[in-house]
Amino acid sequence: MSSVNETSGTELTPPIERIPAAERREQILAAASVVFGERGYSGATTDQVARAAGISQPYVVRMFGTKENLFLEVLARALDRLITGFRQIIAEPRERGDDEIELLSARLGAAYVDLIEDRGILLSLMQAFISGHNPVIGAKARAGFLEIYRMMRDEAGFPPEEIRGFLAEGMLFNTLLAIRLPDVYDDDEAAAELMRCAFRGKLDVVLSATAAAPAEHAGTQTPQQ
Amino acid sequence: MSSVNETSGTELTPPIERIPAAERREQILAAASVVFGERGYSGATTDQVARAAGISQPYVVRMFGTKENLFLEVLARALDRLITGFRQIIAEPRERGDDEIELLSARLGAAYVDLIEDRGILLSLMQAFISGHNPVIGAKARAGFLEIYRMMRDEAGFPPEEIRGFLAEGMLFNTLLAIRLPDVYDDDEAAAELMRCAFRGKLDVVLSATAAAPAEHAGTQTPQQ
DNA sequence: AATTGTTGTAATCGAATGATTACAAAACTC
DNA sequence: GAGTTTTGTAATCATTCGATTACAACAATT
Repeated sequence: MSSVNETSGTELTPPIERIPAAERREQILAAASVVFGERGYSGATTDQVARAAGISQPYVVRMFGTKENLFLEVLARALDRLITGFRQIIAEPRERGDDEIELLSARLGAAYVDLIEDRGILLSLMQAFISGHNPVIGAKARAGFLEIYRMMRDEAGFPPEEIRGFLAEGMLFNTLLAIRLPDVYDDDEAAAELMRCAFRGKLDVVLSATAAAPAEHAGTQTPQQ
Repeated sequence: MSSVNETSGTELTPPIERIPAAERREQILAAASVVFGERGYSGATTDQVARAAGISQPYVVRMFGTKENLFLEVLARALDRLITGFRQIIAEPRERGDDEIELLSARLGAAYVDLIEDRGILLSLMQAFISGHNPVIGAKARAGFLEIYRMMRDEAGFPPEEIRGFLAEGMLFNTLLAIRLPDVYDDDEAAAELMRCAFRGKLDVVLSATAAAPAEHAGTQTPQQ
């Protein structure tokens, strides 16, 4: 009657590694970020996430309850990371000076490189942002984007008011472009370089225009101060 | 015997209107554009498209073969409409003059209003652009976006070269924002007005910067010509 | 070494969905 | 008005997928 599972010597089925739940949770979230980003919320399956995380599908469902809940956690983390990253850059102390543009450009570019390093985060965010059918997911994604947009627009404290929205748009759109225009942004390194240039270019333009036309509708005014 | 379907006087089941296949095809494509845009490719069902078009699900499948094929037709039409619209605006003859900025801004803004009138087109396009899993759909969407981007960047013939990419990005990103940021772009009319202002603002910046810094890295140079 | 909790899977269920088949009815042709 | 084409649906099939259940193996506690 003794069950014959004492294959002590040879291990036929490689014993899967048991790791703490908290650690496994991180693996699942990381895998889900990639899978959701690539296939979209509806296109992704819990089994794909599970395989990407190296475990079985029922575990994923039991750990997060539902697929929607899993996605909401991925989304919350993506937003948190994006917002925190941008806020840090903005909050960094700056001195006004000649190399001001160069320094800020470099920092913004570096932030982008970090964020785009795992595209799954941005892709998941974009998916949630665009998708209109699930009210909970859509509302959270749009609220998060709005926060980033307003933060860049209102709190950057760098370019003049009329042009902050302009810069904020540029940052977000660069993100989108960098995700899926391999012909424009060749590889990751090229994308990083291009983004640094893009920011420097934007800031150049913004500051030049400011110097040329201080506050009102820019006509053919003489440069002032 | 004689089949009893001669309910000549009263019509219990309202006789569904039979219309030519070509016309029905247009209805289905219009409905599919909305449904795909709202739910994404994977999230949309052929039955939802059928109901939105006022017919039964098997008809949709039989007319387009597969769901993927239906989406590809929606995508092709969206790209065609976008590219055609932008190309027309760019190709329109312009005179250089004082109100040059005002005129081009108005035209770009009007084009946006037209395109955003049915958001389904843009949403479907964005879904396809972002989604990475289906190679055929993704490749077509990205190729189309790239064509628009390059057209705006290379053929606009209006702003100086260094800044055309800047303007092209702005156009595309404004599209994205207008789709799903109701707190920023309140209603459709407000969105239209905001977009006109955005373009005017962008062109103001671009042209001012050009006047201030003709070709090289914008330093503190004196305006020339 | 029992007990108990943690970490994991196999099996399977029910609903959703793309696709197919078979059929019906209107409209057109001769 | 019989035959043919066009326009449409009801019924249903096979697959997929999220979720559930039941169970196994390992680890910690006592």
